Amino acid sequence: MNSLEPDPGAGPVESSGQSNFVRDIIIEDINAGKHEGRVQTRFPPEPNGYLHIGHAKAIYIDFELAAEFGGKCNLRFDDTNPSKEETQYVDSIMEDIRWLGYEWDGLFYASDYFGQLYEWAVQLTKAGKAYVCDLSADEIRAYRGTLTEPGRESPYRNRSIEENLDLFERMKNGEFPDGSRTLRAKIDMASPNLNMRDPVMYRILHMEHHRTGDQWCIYPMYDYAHGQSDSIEKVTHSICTLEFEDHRPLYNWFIENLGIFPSRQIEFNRLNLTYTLLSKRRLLTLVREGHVKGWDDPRMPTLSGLRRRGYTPEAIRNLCANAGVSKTNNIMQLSLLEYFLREDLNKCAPRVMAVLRPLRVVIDNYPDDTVEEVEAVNNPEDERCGTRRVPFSKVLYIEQDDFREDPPRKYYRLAPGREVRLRYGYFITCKDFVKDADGRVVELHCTYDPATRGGNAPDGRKVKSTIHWVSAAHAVDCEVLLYDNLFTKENPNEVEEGQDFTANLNPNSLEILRGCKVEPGLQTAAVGALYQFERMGYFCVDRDSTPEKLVFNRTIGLRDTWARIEQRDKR
RNA sequence: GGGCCAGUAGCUCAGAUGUAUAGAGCGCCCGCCUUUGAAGCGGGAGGCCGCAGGUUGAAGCCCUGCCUGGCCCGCCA
Repeated sequence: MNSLEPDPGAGPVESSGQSNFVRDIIIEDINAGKHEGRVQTRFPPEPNGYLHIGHAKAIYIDFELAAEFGGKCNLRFDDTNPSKEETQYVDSIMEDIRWLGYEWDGLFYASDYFGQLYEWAVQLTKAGKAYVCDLSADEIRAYRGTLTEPGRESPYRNRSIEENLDLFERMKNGEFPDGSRTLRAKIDMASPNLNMRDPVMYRILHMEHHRTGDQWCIYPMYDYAHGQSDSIEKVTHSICTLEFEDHRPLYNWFIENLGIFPSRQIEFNRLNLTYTLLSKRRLLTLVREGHVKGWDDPRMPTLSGLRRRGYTPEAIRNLCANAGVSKTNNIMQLSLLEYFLREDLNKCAPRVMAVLRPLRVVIDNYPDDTVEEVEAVNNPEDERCGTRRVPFSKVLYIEQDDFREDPPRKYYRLAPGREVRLRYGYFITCKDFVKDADGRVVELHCTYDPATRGGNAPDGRKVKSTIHWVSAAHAVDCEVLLYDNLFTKENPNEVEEGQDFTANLNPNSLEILRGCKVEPGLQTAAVGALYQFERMGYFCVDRDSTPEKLVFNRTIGLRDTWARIEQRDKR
């Protein structure tokens, strides 16, 4: 991405590359000389949960836009509600942002500004623009009115400035119990925008804060804290999601009435994905009710879950780059994320052979005690990755699905009398098969053609397919976890009356395969390492894997044209 | 019922200040290639530009009305 440095002497900055309306606003501002051409954004998570792929879009926009225009992007934790926030979330959020590939300029907390925010609240009170209200939460709601009816003014709205000042100070000093009083902005109880009907600025909460401890017993509300925090940091473009559109008038009201640096809030549409839930609350339900194994379960759309599953930051960033920054509601197809994942993994994942559902093959005419080593390419997409040697012997395992007793039309793999190529090995022909008492094929007897070593026939004869294999005596056993969508519906929230989203959980989202066979080189694979199991998909070593008990997660399967042909023929 | 926002291919988005056959990526279909039925390469089919009026020589872009969808009545963010 080219960087467009603000340079007043170089003429107007022009839009290049893919544009979006936020970027256009920034370019306009630079060209108009606003803030001397300076651009500054921020990513403002609340440390009350784990980041998910929806947050990745915001991170991408905030950091990339700042970088493109030579500006700064701060990380600021929006920690104004001690009842929900914890240090562990702060740590995981920082880890996830870095993993995605971004580094913040300044690290701040809204709680850094509690002192300043308090002074400003006093200032607004002195100006007659804020008052202490003794109404209870229920009463405030009742007085607020409804969408169609104006609210009524609080009976405490017209207290004297002196009394307000005194009461507010005593709120701060802890003289009143939780919920007994609030500080409210005096705006307009008849405003069609509910946010403007004398919003609460401060509430009383005798609760330990993860950073300020017991220093405060009154805490600012989001609306009173966010804009001013932006302003203090001199954020020029405060980019947030659409649900805050209604809050913008209030955001501006505080800044204007305080006469402070005018940060500008701009709202964009959030990211949504098919078959995926992106709501912290619902994700928390999945964890609490045990539908998944934790926040980093590989089926979760959290960044930690995606990371454990084997997703790459590059794939996620590409999805974000492709997600439009606009104001339309959207649901992106999960398959698009998968496309970017495969695109990235195809370039970087070493190839390896692994048999997930083993079928024993005996090569009858191969010498009993011979072990050969055949040379295999590590990554056809990248010559620098070189080659490796893989042991070959008389008894092998192949994939159960690569043999059919009675092959359907267009099935190219092994069947009685058929010849196929063992990748990097030999051509083999199926001569016989053995069934167990249940009628399942448990062993194949084949012959090989010694002239085809390495996989080429000197007589130029062709085979219709190449299959993967592993030498039985040398293979390493492992467990493989196969994942599917967590939900069966594109929109998991679409349910029948009386049900909730858990009704759409996919009962088959996890399949555990034991006794899988991988080539010996994988014995020492490092946790997190990514591989392509040839013809099967991309897999990564799970966090819980050890050399004694290898565990792989299937990150994503390969595109499978055959499966689709078969599906279609069934219909 | 009130306010705010949005409505261009199956999906996500582009379409300066109105001007000729409305573009892209992904998906889909068809070929080619292939020691991964992967990857790669080539081609193709998809669009009452939400609807209806109006302004104009000319409208996806401007105006009006309507329809549809999203958000808003936490001392959450």
